[in-house]
Amino acid sequence: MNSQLTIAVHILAVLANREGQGAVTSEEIAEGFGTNPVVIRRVMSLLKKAELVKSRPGTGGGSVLGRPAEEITLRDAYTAVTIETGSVLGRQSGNCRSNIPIAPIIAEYLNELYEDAEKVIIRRLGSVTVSDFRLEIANRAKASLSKVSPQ
Amino acid sequence: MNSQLTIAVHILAVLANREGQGAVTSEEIAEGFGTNPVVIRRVMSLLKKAELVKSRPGTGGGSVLGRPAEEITLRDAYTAVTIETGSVLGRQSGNCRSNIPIAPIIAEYLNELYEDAEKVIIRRLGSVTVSDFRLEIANRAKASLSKVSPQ
DNA sequence: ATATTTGTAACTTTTATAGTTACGAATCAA
DNA sequence: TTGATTCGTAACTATAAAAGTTACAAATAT
Repeated sequence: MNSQLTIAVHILAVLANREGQGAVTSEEIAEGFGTNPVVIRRVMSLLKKAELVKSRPGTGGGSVLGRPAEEITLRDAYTAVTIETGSVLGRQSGNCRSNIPIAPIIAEYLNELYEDAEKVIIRRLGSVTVSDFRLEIANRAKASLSKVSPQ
Repeated sequence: MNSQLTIAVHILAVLANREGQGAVTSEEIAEGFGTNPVVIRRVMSLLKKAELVKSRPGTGGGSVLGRPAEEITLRDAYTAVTIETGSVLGRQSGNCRSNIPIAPIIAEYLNELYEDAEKVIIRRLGSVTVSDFRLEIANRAKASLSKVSPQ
């Protein structure tokens, strides 16, 4: 499982936090996530294709949300990121060199299960807007802070 | 995502096919799956710990089911295989070097989603016995054969 | 013009998984 | 009790996927 969805959601959360306050650079987002700006730009590129974000080079450049945070769901991010592979979960290969090929049939059966599971994920992602998500994260951050230093 | 569950299910299906006809060697199972016997033995070792299979070395040795195929579900295989990792799906790492650590919180959020998805898989696996599964595979194999050469 | 930032290609590094070799231990049969 | 067989597992190698990095052209703003 790769981390593109995590990064995509991270990007959207950061941009939502800055809505109406100008563009955010990949440099800055990368720093917040602890990675290289190019890694961010790669995922950003997928979000751009899905028109979830807009980017502009040059001084004062960077990225902003393509539409209001209330109108973007995490499912949109999911779709953008899985446009090539079709899945954030992996798939069973079902390699089999024997002449009675039950291995690929078993792999197919398990893949059907995984697809069902993925549908569950997708449905739930569709019910959360970036705006909702931003609040949820803020609440959790607050909760984890108050654990460390109560009062 | 690794293929241990696929292999585990494969092993159980083969052993169920041979119920009451003596032990099956890892060599033979490996050939059917198109891999090395050691790979089979590694998964077999997990199934043994869960008492789903019994193995014996030596001439005429190999493995047999630990109890009747009707009394083993695919969930048992799942549990045996995930005893260490707790999951066949991956997990988000949520690495973050920034001082405002929202990355791990996002990763945690997504992991909760994946856990829900995994519960869906587990529930369904629990409803299928190895005996059921063996029949299902046989039917699918028959169906795919009749597609290739009808009548 | 110059500085800044994106976009992306090309490459390297890292990590997880699978595959392989090797060999001691257990088992069986002659 | 000797030899053949099979398991169990450690140790190593190979492969592939993902992440990270470097580099630089193109776009933009001042």
